[in-house]
Amino acid sequence: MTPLSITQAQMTRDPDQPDDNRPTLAEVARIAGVSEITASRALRGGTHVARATLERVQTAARAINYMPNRLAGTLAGGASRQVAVVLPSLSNSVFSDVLHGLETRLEQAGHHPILGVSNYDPLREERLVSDLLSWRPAGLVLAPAVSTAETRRLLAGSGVPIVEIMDVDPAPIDTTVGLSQRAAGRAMAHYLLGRGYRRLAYAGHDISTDPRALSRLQGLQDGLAEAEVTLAATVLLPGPSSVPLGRDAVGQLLQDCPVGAGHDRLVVCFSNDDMAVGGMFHALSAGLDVPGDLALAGFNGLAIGQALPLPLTTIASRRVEIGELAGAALLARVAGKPVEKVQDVGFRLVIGATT
Amino acid sequence: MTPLSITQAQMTRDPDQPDDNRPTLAEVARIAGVSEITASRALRGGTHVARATLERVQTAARAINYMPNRLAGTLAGGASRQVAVVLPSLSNSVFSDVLHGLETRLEQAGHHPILGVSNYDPLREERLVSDLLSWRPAGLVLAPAVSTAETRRLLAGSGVPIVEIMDVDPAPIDTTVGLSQRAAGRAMAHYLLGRGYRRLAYAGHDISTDPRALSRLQGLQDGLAEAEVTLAATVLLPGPSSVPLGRDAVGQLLQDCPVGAGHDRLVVCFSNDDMAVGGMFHALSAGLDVPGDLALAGFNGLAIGQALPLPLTTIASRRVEIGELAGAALLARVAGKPVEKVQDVGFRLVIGATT
DNA sequence: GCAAATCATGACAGCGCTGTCAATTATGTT
DNA sequence: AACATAATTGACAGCGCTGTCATGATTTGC
Repeated sequence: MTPLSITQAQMTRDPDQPDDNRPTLAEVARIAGVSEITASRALRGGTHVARATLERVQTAARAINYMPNRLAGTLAGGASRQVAVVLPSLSNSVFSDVLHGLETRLEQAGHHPILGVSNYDPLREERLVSDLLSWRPAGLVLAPAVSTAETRRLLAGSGVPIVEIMDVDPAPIDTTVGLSQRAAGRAMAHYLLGRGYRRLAYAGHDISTDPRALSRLQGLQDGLAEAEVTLAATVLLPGPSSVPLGRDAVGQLLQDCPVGAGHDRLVVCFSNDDMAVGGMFHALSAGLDVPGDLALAGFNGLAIGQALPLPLTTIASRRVEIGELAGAALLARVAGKPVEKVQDVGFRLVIGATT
Repeated sequence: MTPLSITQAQMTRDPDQPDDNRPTLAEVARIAGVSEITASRALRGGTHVARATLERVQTAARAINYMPNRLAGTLAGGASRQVAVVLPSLSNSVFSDVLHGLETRLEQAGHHPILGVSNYDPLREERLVSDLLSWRPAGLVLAPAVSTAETRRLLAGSGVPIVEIMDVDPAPIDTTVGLSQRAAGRAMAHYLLGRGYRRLAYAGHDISTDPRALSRLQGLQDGLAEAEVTLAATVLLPGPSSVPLGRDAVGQLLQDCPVGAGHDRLVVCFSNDDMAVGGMFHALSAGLDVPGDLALAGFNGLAIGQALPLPLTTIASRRVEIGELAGAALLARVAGKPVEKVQDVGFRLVIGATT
């Protein structure tokens, strides 16, 4: 494999492989009979390298199964190609969807997410942001929990592009991609009022740590207030949202809010679709007439809600797209291109058969 | 802030901050009046450092908002604390559950996943493995798609611990955590046969790229073959599994397999719970008697299946636990502790009301 | 009280790679 | 053919940190 013509480069120090025998760029260069820097240039892009040299280096690299060490490359001045991603949860499919879109977009550009999950814990979020930034990522994508001041300080002082996702209402630290959670809640209120409902209840999970669910509820209340309507009842159950929790929540709610003959029809707004699907299951089990006795409205537009025998009325968010756009925004920022501070992807009211 | 006593260390080169003004360890050391290496030791663990020095260094670090550069640390010989994770999908909640468990366990040890999603594409998986390994992670966790020989070569030659997850049947490259997909399929066959079913059908997504769904189907067929029963019909729809797809699959299946009065009762086995829930929704919409006319069996034991008005018969896999155990196994390997080659977490037949 | 052990600290080198700038060679122009 | 321009290559230094070994300071044992 080694070319016969002995050059100076081939005589320089022979990197004795220690215990870790991974080949280095120096070895590739030696075999190809070029300097390290030329090998480096050949292996990326190949600009400013003669075609013959390029091929010689590539052949050498392949021959010894060379794999670049990106730690070294990044430390030496290359762009990082890692993107820190901090999410509040993975049990809710909302964030796996976002992550999916984000990963797809990043991968197209050869970037990879380093992931942190805060479980809606502000201190954990803070630690994650700090930990992940210490890897000197190209940027950071954050679906904020209730962030601490220290978290915001870390982000603002990080010197890398920050993309906050999901809610466009809070003032962005840098850039934001999402929808107006508050407007979404309001839109639901308007729709339900327009539909003639005047008796509304709310069933949610522990929204004290979930700022977006809280914003939606506030938007809902705002919208109702405009018509001087208030929520007839509210049930908040501890723990993260889930189908079973929604089922329980409705069960509990109906103890205070009787439905059926002799009662005004009731519509329950849920903190999200998972909860609403649970509510639907309760209604099915209890033999309630939906939407005659009990109407249901969710939020997110998950596939499951639309596959129900009665498609769920909900507000569809564009989660995968938010992930993709967040990735695109980050990559654009990294490339020095200008990016809109706020990208509102909007939402869509999905009128199902449950209202 | 700077101590008044001028020491030699303070006179050495003043690192002029370029455009990137992030403080370095050298600056912390200078302010604390110690050498870099002492500052380094003080900032991690604090072993072999006098208490007074330790506090001085920590104070200095805090004063200038020092944040370590882990790229440099890892390159210089520290352990990586990044773990490559390659999954075939994120649209299925199975893998978000696994990722959740994994991330939780890793985070406890200050490690973070770098994520890649292959979409069940072998070549993409190969590229991801290669890309992620170039970050010199402490280890790699893989839920394999149909892996290429090159992928296996990369993994075997990586020199870091590899944990394959989800299926314990294939021979592990290094270590594996999961369950026997084949045995799970077989267990379902035995249960259904024992329950008296003799007319069975299968409804699945595109399982040609999903080795585990394929193994379960094979296990199912193995189990049926023992009683000389064969599948009466099979419907495979293109695309990834989803609730709507399951609904469609059953609709299509019933065109060939009539059910109801005058027909033997039929049980449909689905490639997973998502599909089965879709099937259930179809049955509800079509007014079919479940399980009288049509029985349904899923796989995975997702919460959604259990929250249905009729809880789904399924086989519960321990996904979060698999993630946690995979993380634990990896961390143990990194720490040089011995780890079982194969960890079979088993599965649990969940007898619902749909069979 | 003095050798032997322990503790605290630092000098040095280097992890593997890339940016900058300079040197060399090939190509084009009239 | 002589010069200007471009293409190709390399030397050098250093990114920020940590392992190893050596040194001086301090304590312990009998």
